[in-house]
Amino acid sequence: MLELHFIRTNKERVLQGLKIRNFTGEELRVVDEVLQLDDTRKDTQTELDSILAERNQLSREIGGLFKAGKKEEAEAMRRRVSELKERASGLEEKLKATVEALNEALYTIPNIPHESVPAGNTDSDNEVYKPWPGELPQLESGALPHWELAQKYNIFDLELGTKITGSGFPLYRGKGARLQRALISFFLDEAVKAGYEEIMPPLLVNEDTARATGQLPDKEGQMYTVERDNLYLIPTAEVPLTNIYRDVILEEKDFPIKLTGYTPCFRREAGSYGAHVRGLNRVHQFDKVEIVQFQHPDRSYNTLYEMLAHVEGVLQKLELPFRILRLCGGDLGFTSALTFDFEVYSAAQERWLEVSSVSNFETYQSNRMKLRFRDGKSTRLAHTLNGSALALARIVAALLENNQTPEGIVIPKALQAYTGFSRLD
RNA sequence: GGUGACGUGGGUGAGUGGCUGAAACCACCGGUUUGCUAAACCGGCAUACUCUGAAAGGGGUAUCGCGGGUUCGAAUCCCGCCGUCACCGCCA
Repeated sequence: MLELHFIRTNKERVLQGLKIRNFTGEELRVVDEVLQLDDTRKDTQTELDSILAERNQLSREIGGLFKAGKKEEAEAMRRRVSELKERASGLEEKLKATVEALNEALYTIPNIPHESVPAGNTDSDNEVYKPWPGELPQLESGALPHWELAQKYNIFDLELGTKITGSGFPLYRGKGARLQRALISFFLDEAVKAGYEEIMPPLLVNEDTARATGQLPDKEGQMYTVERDNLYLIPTAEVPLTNIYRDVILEEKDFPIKLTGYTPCFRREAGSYGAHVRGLNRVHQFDKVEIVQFQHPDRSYNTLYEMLAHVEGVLQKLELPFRILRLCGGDLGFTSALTFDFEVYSAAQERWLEVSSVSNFETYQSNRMKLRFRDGKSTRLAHTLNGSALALARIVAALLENNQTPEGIVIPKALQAYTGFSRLD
């Protein structure tokens, strides 16, 4: 969530940012509401504190009086303290209710977009930050979309996944399964080479964890839940990886902290069906290697571009045509200040598929998480960033389609050491 | 899942109702001494909120796993939850 201090001292910027996110005049009122609630909170806190201070003072005196054997005086004082206690408990309730209302309001305010974020409503307003410089691949007539290639080569099976679980849970087999494993290892190795520490985190997380990275309450419907144990299946490795540093105070010399992890990702993705979600285009379970960084606020944007370059490098090694988009205000994730999406061109479907999203959250997540670092005498919130490097399912889709030949599917050179075969047939 | 023990600051670890935000030691930071290093000595060393001040700073409140309760007063007593460890049960 946004820092109260920031809202207070940069109100105009906050309002401006929310407008970029297409907040209406009505919706903008939440900013004033937050500031008013915070005023109430402060006043209540101050009043309560002074009552408690008096209580503590009197209690100390009572102790002295008892020791001195002055029973009557002590009794009189006790009655005074009782009165104070009643007033205090009323204020405590008010304080609690105010803080709750304040947090609720704060949770409805998304991150303020970075100044470079273009205005816009939908994904069609996203800016092409880096177009694909060459020609887009053209397939010969008779080229198949990946779901048909899957049948032809028996590499994954959606119907079997449906039989076992439900739609959107693909089952990979044979060389298809091997290709998955190869991509995961390749992506992890690339990240480790770039200085990221490899983590294998839990796949189920608790409520605190889901709240800290912003899945709760903003995207509650996106996650699968294990109600009996009050746990959530992770929608991305970002959640457990970032939460490693929840409630931690770092030293400045700790920066940057770079983590990577492979996990399956589970997403309910309620909504649209049809051609755009066929095959592996959108599934409920997919594999992804994530990169996460924790950085000093002054350097986080350099880090963002470094992460962009990393993803670019990996895609180049896979020899896939891709472009980079800068998300517009309307398409920007709730917790992000600036996001770049990577899209890979899928030649058989003749459309771009999103395979990575790289974001700087600035202090939005770290404020929820209380992730700070020591800055002289005080503490400051760190910046958190993350990106996919990369998401498998759509990479596989593009790989299969773009590399199909009459002799089978050609495996990119960089991947052959991992697959153990150079052609999938 | 059952039974038992335990949960104190970065670490070890004192502390069973008041003067304990918390001893001592270690680690860490600053300084003195030393030709350098080491040692010794002195000082500092939690977080959040808040009031005050131009600032340096000063005051207050809360926090000893979490949440309730008892009491004038709780790290200390009571209840619930969570976690750790040990043993048993189950088990890849």
